[in-house]
Amino acid sequence: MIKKQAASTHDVRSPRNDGAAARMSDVARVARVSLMTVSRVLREPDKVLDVTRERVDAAIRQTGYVHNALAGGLRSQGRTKVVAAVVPSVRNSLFAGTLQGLADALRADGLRLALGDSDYSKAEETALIRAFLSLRPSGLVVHDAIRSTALRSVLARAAIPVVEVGDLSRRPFDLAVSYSNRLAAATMTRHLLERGYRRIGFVSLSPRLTRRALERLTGFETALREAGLEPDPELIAEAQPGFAEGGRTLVELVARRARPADAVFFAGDVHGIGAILEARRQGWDVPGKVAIAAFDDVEIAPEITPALTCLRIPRYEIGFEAGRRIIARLHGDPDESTRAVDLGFRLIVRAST
Amino acid sequence: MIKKQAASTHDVRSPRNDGAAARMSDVARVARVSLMTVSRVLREPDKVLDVTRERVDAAIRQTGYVHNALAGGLRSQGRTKVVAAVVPSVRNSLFAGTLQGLADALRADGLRLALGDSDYSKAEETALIRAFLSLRPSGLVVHDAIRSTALRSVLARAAIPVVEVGDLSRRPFDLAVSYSNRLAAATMTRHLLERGYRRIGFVSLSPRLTRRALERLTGFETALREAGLEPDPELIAEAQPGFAEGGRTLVELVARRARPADAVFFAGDVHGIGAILEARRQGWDVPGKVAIAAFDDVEIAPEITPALTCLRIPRYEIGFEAGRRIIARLHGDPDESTRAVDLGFRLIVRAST
DNA sequence: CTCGTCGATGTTAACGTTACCAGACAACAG
DNA sequence: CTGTTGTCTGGTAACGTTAACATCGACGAG
Repeated sequence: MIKKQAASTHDVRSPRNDGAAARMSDVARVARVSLMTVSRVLREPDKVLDVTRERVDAAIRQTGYVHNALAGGLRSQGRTKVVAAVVPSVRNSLFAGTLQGLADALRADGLRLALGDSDYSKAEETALIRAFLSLRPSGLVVHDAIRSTALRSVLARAAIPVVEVGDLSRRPFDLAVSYSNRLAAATMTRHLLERGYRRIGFVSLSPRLTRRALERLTGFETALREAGLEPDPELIAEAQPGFAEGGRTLVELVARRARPADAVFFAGDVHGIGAILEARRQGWDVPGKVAIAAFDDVEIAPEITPALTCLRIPRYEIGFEAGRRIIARLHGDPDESTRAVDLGFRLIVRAST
Repeated sequence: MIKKQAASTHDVRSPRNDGAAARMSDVARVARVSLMTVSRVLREPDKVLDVTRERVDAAIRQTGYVHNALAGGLRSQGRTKVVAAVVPSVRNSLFAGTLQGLADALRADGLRLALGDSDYSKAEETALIRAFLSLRPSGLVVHDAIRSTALRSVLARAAIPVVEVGDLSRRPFDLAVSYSNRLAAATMTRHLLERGYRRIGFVSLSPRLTRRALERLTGFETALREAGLEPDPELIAEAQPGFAEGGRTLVELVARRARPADAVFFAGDVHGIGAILEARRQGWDVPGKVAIAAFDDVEIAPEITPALTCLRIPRYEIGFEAGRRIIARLHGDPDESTRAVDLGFRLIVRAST
């Protein structure tokens, strides 16, 4: 009597697909196991016998198999193990610290970061977020606040953790990990007032370009009014990105005004550094003739002469905490009560004020 | 006689899925068309009648539908409209120019950039590339050369355009758009030799950290030997990333050597800037006591005093051309003959040499 | 008046993976 | 020797989209 051999799927049924990228069934055939066993080796290796797992691992190496997150994500929750992040500009190294923290936090949970650059355009930001959402990421981090209602409703349906990291002034859409631009700017302004400066200039990127510039301006004006001073429109200027613009606006506020500034607070980009360099070119004493303060503690700020007074934003920590919150949410951990986390800032007083 | 109404799929068959993210079938139901028509509106709108398209567009807005690239990519070529890029560090603004160019070029073709950061780790780079490949991108841009054989075979099977942008010294794995680190370093070294410097120091990141450092060192040594000089190991130093390290190594090569350097070529990171700042702190005349040259034309290089002599790498153009090549390849355009494109560099001579 | 063509829309069957359940078999208690 | 439990592995049906083909009128040539 001939015993009929039980036919199982992993016998010969799946056609060899030479040349093309290996699929899970190719690995299964080589390892002489079923598809499901390969799938398990990749996702829950503990549930597979050691010898089997080794055979499968060898087959994976042999075939050069790369997991297909499209198929996998489609079938399971509909999510991929990617967190998307959108920043206004990757050229600006300030955002880089946050991204580093974020990537580090996510790595611990096997999540990867996919980064996009909106180039300070709201339309591009929306398009980018939609493009990323189409990849069904596990989470989203945005540097700007979510404002458009279209975006809000799309994100609400996506049902993924969304973290805003650029400012803390509004009620967050979902989660926020950040600092208060308004409070930080007010703190620096008070510092300048305490030092005795009264004609304080303010330079930032255009408030039309980014909401943060407006928040900082508001903080600046509030602090002045607290001290009984009325902000002088003559001493408020906008600058384009880049070192050189810091120098240009410094000269404008100090040398081209009937009543010149005795201090200038550079609230955006790397303008503070450019201003220090320009002051030296002009032969101006800093802070004797004019004090200079900046918003961000860029790497070169303590190295330059005179060293630059500035605010230190815990950028790395913001990114890291954002990542932690996303992971916690994905694991279904009870919400850590607060949806908005304020990581604060520090005033670093150096020689320039 | 009651005429039986023809039953079509878009009647009532698909269950309403309230709350959950909208699917294409939800849009189809709302717009009273079939699934395929919705799909066509999204991908080839010309093939759909205007009135129909408008109905579908309205339904898309109403439902808040977001395309599912997982399902779409899975069914079609198995690709998503994303190009993945992997750089050693997003903190380093030098890579940012290339990424900007890349993103700009890709945008023209409806492609998005997804960026990852390997943190200068080969293992992490490989893991990151695998993770991105699992999302089935349309192309891949890597800053470092593809070296490991495991990665090479995986990428070969992926059958997507791969562009290396960090160096041009090796035969590219697939495509390369870059410049020659060796030639650039040699050019700067010859410039210093022409100026009459003979004890030229060389500072870079560890050649173990990145292949590019080794290429630059080789170019430096080659140029010296051409001029009949033997490189002095006493004048070759490694530095960690960061401004401060530039200052430290400058002091080391100038003040801690029996026969001090009369010029130092900083081949990595922002060390050149740090060195200029340190020289001023020390009260050293630049270039009188020691000349300082740097590899990269960072934004601040012309602003500082003395302005820094350096090499200008066309970073934006490299990114843009890399994007163009990827798009051309995806469209099946005949290979523009050359697989390796050399976009060169320029020597910018300023006051520091 | 018929037939072929063309443009707009619809139907069906995949794409490669994983959730869910079922089967096989070993170990062990009674 | 039987029944029960537990561990490992396998079969099958989705997930939401699109390629390929099918259908259905309208329209013009012959």
